[in-house]
Amino acid sequence: MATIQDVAKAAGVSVATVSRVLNNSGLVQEETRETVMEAIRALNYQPNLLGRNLRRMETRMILVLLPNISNPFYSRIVKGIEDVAHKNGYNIMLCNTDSDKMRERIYLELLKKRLSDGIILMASELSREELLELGKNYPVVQCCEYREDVEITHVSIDNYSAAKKAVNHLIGQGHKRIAMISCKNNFLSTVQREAGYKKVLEESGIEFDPDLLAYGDYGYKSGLRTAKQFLSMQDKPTAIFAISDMMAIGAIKAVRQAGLKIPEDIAVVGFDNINFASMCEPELTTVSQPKYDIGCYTMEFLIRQIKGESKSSQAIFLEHELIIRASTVK
Amino acid sequence: MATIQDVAKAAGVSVATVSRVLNNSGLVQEETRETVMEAIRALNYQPNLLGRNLRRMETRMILVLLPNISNPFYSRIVKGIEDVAHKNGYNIMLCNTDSDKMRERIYLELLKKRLSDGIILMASELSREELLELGKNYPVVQCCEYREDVEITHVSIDNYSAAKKAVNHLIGQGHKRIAMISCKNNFLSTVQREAGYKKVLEESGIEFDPDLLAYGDYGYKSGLRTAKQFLSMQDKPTAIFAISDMMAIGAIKAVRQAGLKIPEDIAVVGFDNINFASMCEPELTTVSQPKYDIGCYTMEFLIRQIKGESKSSQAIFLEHELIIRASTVK
DNA sequence: AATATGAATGTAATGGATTACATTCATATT
DNA sequence: AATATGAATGTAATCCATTACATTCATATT
Repeated sequence: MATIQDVAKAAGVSVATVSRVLNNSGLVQEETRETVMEAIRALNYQPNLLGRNLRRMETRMILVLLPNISNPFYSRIVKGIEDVAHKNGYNIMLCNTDSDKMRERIYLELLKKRLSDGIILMASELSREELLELGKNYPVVQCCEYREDVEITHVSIDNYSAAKKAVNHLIGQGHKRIAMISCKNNFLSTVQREAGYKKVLEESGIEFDPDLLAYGDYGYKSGLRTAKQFLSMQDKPTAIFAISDMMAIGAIKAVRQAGLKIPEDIAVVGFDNINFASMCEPELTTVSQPKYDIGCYTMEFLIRQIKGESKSSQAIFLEHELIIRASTVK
Repeated sequence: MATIQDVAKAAGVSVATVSRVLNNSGLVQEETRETVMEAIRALNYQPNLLGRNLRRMETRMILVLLPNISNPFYSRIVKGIEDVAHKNGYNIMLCNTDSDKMRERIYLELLKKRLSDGIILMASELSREELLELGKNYPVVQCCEYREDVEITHVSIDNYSAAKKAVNHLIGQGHKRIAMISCKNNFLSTVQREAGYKKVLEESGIEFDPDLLAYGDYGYKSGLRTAKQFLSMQDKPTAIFAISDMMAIGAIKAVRQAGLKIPEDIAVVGFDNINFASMCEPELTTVSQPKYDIGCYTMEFLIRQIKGESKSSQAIFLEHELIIRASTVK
């Protein structure tokens, strides 16, 4: 493996000159530049980034922690993050946390040990204290899911309004018994979506029925399970609002297995507008988040932090949209 | 940011001793060890991996190149890769290539510039020459998709037999006009799956009809489009074999949109057994690959290469399985 | 008591690239 | 002709942790 020394020797110049050529720092005579380039080609030289990174004390790598890459919700967001990163000369490292604190901490180590210049958290399980500590010392942005009790920039949508819009749509279709499939976690989005659901019921003069609120884990199976639960009730709901498309798709399956029709017997609304929402039968009404843009903004704010341009933390909310499809209207 | 020097000074020992403590190299008096540990805690010291990596000339990072993280087929494989990597003290960097050669090359740079100790290629677009060159100089393993004309270890299934098994199943159900949705690429898996399809037709005395072979891009939409094409024929097929579940799910959609029944009017078989195969309506008959194990083996062989334990390249084939569901039998 | 042994610790070189500072030398200025 | 200027290039320090080799010193061996 050739080093910069080898190149310098081969080209008959000093390492400083080679380095100047590598970094286009001007101030190198064209003739010299060519000699050096030739030596680089001849030796098939590749600068060793370990040396460069140590000296510059930066890696131009960004950690992106997400619970699970197989969750289709994240893929567009990641695309946005990646595009902005590459445009700015950064590379990203995707890390599956499995929603496991320990695993998350393993990756945080990489940041703390300087193998990454900054980190994006998609649905962190970290405690308030850990987050605070992290945000104080390193560039961090929370994406989609966030804690509002820490001073760390976050990019997301207004989940409260989004949930209200979804449930209001069902009310508009004449539904009175509306069930909700939520999740038992402490995510702000969950709290806000539940609050939005309850608020609309209240505004519509419908009493909240605890039996119509069930909990899943964002996944297909949990949607199937909880929907079955609803269907076994004497006084079945006529509509189901799930806080993830995957759970909504599970609910659709349960309804169809029970021999009921969608949306005639039971309407279903999801959340996220993943690709599959328009592939399933019937197509799913759902809340669409501007996933790609969320990713772009997230990365942009992170880069600003890395460059030391931004002083204080910011709260960014992007627009959402209710996409009405066959699972709620004929 | 504290360095090892600061710790040494604070603990009143030399940097060598601190390093020994950090690396549990024995030969450090318990008392000294504790003094050092205390200094580390007091200064909140984190070893700078840039220094360590440069010195050791390794990063314990593995690049994993895959076309698209949103393809659910890959998520289980990645899980296997990750688990084995972590068990061996490696971290992985997932990289979306978008099946774009240029993008792939950007990531290869990271390997060549020593920011990674090895690389796993999932469906590389690289030319034979590039792959050869890469395999000669760096630890590489091909996962699932591979070129057999380069001497680089690969882990996959026997796609020829798998396709034969799938089509034979359709023949067994009495089908005579069997369409295939393949892809126009040079992947060996594609070639082998097409060969398996044709072989079974031949063995069954059915003449191959070029009109029954269409091409998609593994995605849902292309399945929808090509299936519509088949359905518009006068002499429609009675079964469709797609080389990805996503395309099969698209085909299912097309069939249902045409008002036809599955499997009565048209049977559909997919390939990969992604999660959604058992979530869609009707559930999809498909070829199941041992995705998690493929990931594990891939990583194990890569680590062996990194350690310099393996001499020659190897061809590993794992068992597949045809999973029969409602899309082909009532 | 003299010497050998080896555990514990320290000193300094090392890895590769960058960069502050120093030097050289041709040209411009007076 | 003497001096100033500044482009081009070189020298050596630097980033941080690891580790080969050196040193110290207590204990064991004869």
